[in-house]
Amino acid sequence: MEKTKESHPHTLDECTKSILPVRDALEVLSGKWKLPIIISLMFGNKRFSQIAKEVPGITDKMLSKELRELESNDLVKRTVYDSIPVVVEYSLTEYGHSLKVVIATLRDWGVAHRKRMMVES
Amino acid sequence: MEKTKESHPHTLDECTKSILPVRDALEVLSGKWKLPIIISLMFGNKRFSQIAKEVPGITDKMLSKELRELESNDLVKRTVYDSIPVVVEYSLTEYGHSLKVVIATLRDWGVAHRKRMMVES
DNA sequence: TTTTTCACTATCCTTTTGTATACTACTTAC
DNA sequence: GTAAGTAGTATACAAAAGGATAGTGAAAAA
Repeated sequence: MEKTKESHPHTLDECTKSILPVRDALEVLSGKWKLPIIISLMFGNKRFSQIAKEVPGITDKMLSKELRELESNDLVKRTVYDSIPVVVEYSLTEYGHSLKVVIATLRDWGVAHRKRMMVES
Repeated sequence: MEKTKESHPHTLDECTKSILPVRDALEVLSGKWKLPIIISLMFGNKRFSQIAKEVPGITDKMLSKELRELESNDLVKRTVYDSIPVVVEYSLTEYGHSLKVVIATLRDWGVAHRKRMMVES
């Protein structure tokens, strides 16, 4: 049995180094469109134009760019069916689904934050 | 098995609405400098120039701007001591410390992500 | 024959974010 | 009298992110 769970940092120096993975995590969710795309795919596989409809306001250019980024991070899988016309299906990978925990944590903190900020204004 | 304690969303529509708090959480950590500033303050109260030294590369303008934002979100407290010369102390609020959980979650996912991305390249 | 659907790409433009550099006002030390 | 430290501000600029609009090519529907 390995007991090599990452020791959480407790000096400033260790902590500064451990910023990089935090940044990585923030980056895969960064930007205006990744979150809605991911969430849309959490409810099932979708084609390009279906996602475009479910994410109101997004342009083709942005959707295409974000999907490529998500794919390069292994979060989304792109499957081409050589039907006529060509149909491309996007799906969340299992790994992509692992973001649920992260998103839930952010959501919980965010909900509390909203409440707090409303009360005192 | 799925026993929602605080009604986690399970339809696309509910989920889309619950994006806003997630965004709020992402926003308080967004940008190049907030994370290092927060982490530096997790190790104790600091003066302006001390933070500037501990966060290498940051300019006065950015530090000033980010501290103002963090203050407006109740994460950081600014205390002015009317000594000569004037000394200003920045500290994480208790609420600011509540970000630890969020950062730890992001860090854990990020560490796994780094490993995964290294192996397959 | 023109339009529509599919999944994009290309070009240009605006907005946001961050950088560089200089400057303020005050006081102590050299 | 000049430099250094206190905590910033002001101005100009560069880079990154995102938006608007048009175009690609094949096929099917009007």
